[in-house]
Amino acid sequence: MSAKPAEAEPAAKEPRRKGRLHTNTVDALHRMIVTGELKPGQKLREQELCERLGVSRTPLREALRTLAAQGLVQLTQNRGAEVAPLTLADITALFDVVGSLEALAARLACKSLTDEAIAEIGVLHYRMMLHHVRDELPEYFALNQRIHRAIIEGARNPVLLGVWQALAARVERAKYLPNLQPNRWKAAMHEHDAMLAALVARDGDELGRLMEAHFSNGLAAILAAGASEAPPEDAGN
Amino acid sequence: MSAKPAEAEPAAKEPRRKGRLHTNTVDALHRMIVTGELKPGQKLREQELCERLGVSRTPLREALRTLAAQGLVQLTQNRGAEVAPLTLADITALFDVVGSLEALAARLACKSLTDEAIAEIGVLHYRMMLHHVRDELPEYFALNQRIHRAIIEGARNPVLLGVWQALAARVERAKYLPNLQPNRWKAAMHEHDAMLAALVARDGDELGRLMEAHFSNGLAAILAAGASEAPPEDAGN
DNA sequence: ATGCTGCATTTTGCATACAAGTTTGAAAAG
DNA sequence: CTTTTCAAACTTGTATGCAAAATGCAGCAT
Repeated sequence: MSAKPAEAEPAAKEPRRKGRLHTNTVDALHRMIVTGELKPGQKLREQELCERLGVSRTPLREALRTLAAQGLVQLTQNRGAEVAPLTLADITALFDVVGSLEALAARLACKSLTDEAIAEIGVLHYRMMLHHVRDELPEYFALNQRIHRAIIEGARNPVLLGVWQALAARVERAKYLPNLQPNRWKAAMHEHDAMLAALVARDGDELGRLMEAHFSNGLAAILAAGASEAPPEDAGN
Repeated sequence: MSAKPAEAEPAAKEPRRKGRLHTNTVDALHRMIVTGELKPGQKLREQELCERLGVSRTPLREALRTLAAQGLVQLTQNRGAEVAPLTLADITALFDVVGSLEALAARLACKSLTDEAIAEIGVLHYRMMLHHVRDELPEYFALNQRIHRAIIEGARNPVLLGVWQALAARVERAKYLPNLQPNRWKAAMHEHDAMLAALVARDGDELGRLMEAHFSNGLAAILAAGASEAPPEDAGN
């Protein structure tokens, strides 16, 4: 849809404020993969991406290595890169891990978050709710992401933050696949209500449980949608 | 002792079975960082490392990007790379996360491991015990690592495996810092005894708890040793 | 007609050359 | 004697060129 393989000008895309080509390239590919502009399993030929992004092969290859380490692309020796596939099994595995990490974050955050930070999360929560009732999905996604990030950051654990950031990209990918059904959306909002209450009460264990359930339910919705919709599953079943 | 900074021949180090320079470079740097040959905070000048490893800057830079994504090195724009510092705070954060992940793995593994795999872990366990009583630390470390890896793999969750592998490098780094005191070593063996018993009984929750305690105790030992030994902590305490 | 072999094209891996930014040290001004 | 400035050396960032591996295709043999 948005794939225009041949863009003649090599460097005339954006102002590009600083000389940070590598970082820009990582972010650009990141976005393209998360939003699905580059599809799972798609072969990533270096030359084509270079023309598309207006960079040479060196920074592009470095970016691919970075993304490979984050699990977004798969590298094969002498055979190039492809967008990492995202099977339902992968999504299940992913949600198990992220759910567990966010539950850990929830327990830690309940101890270390300041009252101010909790209030700020409350603000984000109700702004998110606003986007929900207005049916503004992208804005909802963004706020949702910021809330989850706030809880992770509230755990004050840099390792946890780093791991989570890498995995969050894949979670976003999974969310983009089916476009979120209304009833699941509403349920997710209710779950967030309960989580906010637990957070305000600083009940870490409860928040942890709710968080795990939240992910479990989200996973179930994706699996339900994916089972009926996604045919490119070739696993043995 | 193993650092020979100037090796004139660019490709005469080892047979190097395949033309996989990038992978080799990643592994080599990985090892040098984990074992402490490259010290935390040390500046990594590309040219020097190139001569040392016998590769040119291109694969070296790609390797640095990969390691940065794994958290072993820190990159700064236009200012190069340095070995990521590993403060006691970092180690605490790290063990919290890895402990939580391994507890998750433990619960999953108790469900999905075959009897055969459990028996194999038993073999590893007693081989490790042998190295313990023989006071063979490096071999002990290696077996210990293999046991933990077996449990992670037993969870049959590729995402968990990937995250764990990245973090395991840093855990190894932390273990190498103080050289493991005899009483802590003995205690760790006892903890592994209990964990093996829980595994054989397939008591996932119990194994998860033991695993978290195992990491918590290991962390405490490192902190105790580090507090008396490591002066380069400049944090406020 | 089908399968295999060998060559041509394509694509990746690595090295080197060049450009841009950062650090340094020395000289000059205060 | 201290401070500031400026330039030279060094380091990193990017582009390009060349070699090796893989893929695809045509021609040949069976």
